[in-house]
Amino acid sequence: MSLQESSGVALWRQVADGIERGIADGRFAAGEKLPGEIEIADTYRVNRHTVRRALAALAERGLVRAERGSGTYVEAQRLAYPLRSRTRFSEIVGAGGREPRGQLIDASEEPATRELARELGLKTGAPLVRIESVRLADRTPICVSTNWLSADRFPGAGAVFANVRSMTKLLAHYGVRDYRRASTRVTATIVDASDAARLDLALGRPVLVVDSTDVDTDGKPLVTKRARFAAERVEFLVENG
Amino acid sequence: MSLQESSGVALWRQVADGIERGIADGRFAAGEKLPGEIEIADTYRVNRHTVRRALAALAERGLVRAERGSGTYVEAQRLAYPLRSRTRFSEIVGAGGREPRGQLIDASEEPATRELARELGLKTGAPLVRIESVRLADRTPICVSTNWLSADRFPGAGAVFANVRSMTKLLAHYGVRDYRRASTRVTATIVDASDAARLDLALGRPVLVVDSTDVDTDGKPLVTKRARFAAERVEFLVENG
DNA sequence: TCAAGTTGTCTATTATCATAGACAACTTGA
DNA sequence: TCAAGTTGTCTATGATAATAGACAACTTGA
Repeated sequence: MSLQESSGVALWRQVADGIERGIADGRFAAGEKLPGEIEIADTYRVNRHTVRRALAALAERGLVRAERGSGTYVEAQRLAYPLRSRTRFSEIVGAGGREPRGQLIDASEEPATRELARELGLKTGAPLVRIESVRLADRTPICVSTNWLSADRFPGAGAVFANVRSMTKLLAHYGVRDYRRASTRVTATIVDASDAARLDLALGRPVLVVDSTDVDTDGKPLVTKRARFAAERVEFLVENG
Repeated sequence: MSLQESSGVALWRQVADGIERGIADGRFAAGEKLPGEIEIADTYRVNRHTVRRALAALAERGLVRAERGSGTYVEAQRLAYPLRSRTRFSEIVGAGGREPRGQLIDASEEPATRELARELGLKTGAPLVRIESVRLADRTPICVSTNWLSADRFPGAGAVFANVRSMTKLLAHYGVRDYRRASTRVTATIVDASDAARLDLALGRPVLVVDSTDVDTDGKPLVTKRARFAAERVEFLVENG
C-alpha cells in the first residue's frame, strides 16, 4: 500500500479508492466485515481519522455500513428487481443466486374498503383475507407485503400461506395456474416503526412502496397488495419502450 | 469545464489533468502558446493562483515552459533517440519529422591521453583532432559533442567538418563508407556553464553523458566521442533482448 | 518609446486535510 | 458479568489548498 503525498489527491481519497477496489475485485465480499479502522490505518500507514474519512465517503455511497461496537461491513449488493408483468419474487431472487424465503407475519379477515373493493372488482364491505408477510433473500429481509384476497374465493388463505410461504403456491392451491401483474404504482416514504422492525431497518430510512394488483389470464383480479421494500437493498428495473 | 469540489482531488490537480489531456489529444500543439493564466482561470472558474499551481506541476514534469512576460508554451516532445549499433543523429532526427543540423564550435589538435589512445587503438600522445560540435533538431539544441579522431588518419578533419557539418559525411570524405557503434556508456550529470550556453539550457539542469566509439566494418576504431544531451529534450530507447 | 498583456512574487485570509490523543458508547465472546 | 475490541465524538495542532489583491518584471507590437 503505497500512497502518494502532495500529489493533489487527498490521502483519504486514496484509501477510499483502495478499499473500493478491494470490494470490486472481491477481496472484501458482500456482507463481510472489513478490517478494523486501526488495522486499515496500519496497512495504509495513515491516521485512523483519515481512514474514518475514507469509510464515511464509502458509506455515503452505500458501499459499506458501519456498526458501532461491532465493525464496518460491506453492504450486500442491491437486489436487481425487474418490474414486469410477470413478477415472481422467488424467481427474481433465485436468478441472483440467492435463496428466496417468505414468512407469514399475520393473517386476518376484514371487510373491503372502497378502494380495495374497486381494485378487486368486489363490493365495498365484501369479506377479504389480509395476509402480512415478509420476504427475504438469503437472510436479508427485502420487503414486507400486505396482500388482500377475496375471502369467498380463497377461504382459509391465511392458513395456506403459513404453509406454502409463497403467493404463487397459494394461488396454485386454489387452482390458479397462471397470473400476471395488471398494474404497478411505485412511490417512496419513510419506514414506519413496525415495518422497520420487520425489515431490520433503522428508523428514518426510506422504503419503496409498490401498490399492485395481480389478475388471472382472463383479467379477473386475484390479489391486490402493498409492498414496502427496503430502498437500500433493491433497485427496480423498469423496462423501457 | 466542471470541476468537483471536496471530492478528495485538489482543484489544481484537476486543472493540471485537464491541460495535460489537452496537450495529449493535440488541442494544444507542441511549441504552441497556452492561453494566459487569467484566461485559463476563467474557463475553469478558479483563481489564477490555482492555475499557477497546476502549470507549475506540469512544468516540473517538463510538459510546459513558462516565459515571463510572454506566455506559457507546450514543450516540444522529447526526441526519441534509439541507442543502436547503427546510430546516426541525422537519421534519428529526420525520422521524427524534424530537421537535423550540426554546427562546429571548435576544432583543434591535441595529443592523446592514455584513455583516448586506448579507445582509438593508438599510442599515448599520438596526435588527435578534437572537434566540438552542437547538434540541433529544428532550432532546438539537442546535444553538444566532443569528438576525437586520429590526426594522422584524418588530417584537416576540423576544416572538413566545418563544411559538411556531419560526422557521417566527414568520415565519407576520408573514404569510410560505413561504420557502427562499438561501445556506448550512458551516465548523467549537471550541465557545466559552457555546455549550458551551447544548449540554451538553464544552469543546474541535468544532461545525459554518452561516451561512445565508432568503428569501421573491420572493427578498427575511427572516432571516440563524449556527447552531452539536454536530458529534458531526449529520451534514449534501449533495445532489450 | 510606450501601452497592453504576460508571468513572477509578495501578503493575507479562510477552509480542508492529516495527525494526535482521550474517552464515550456499543458489541461480542468468554 | 466482565474484559477486549469496535465505532463515535470531542479537542487540538500544523500543513496544504484555494481565494483575493497588489505590484514588480518582462515581452510584444504599434
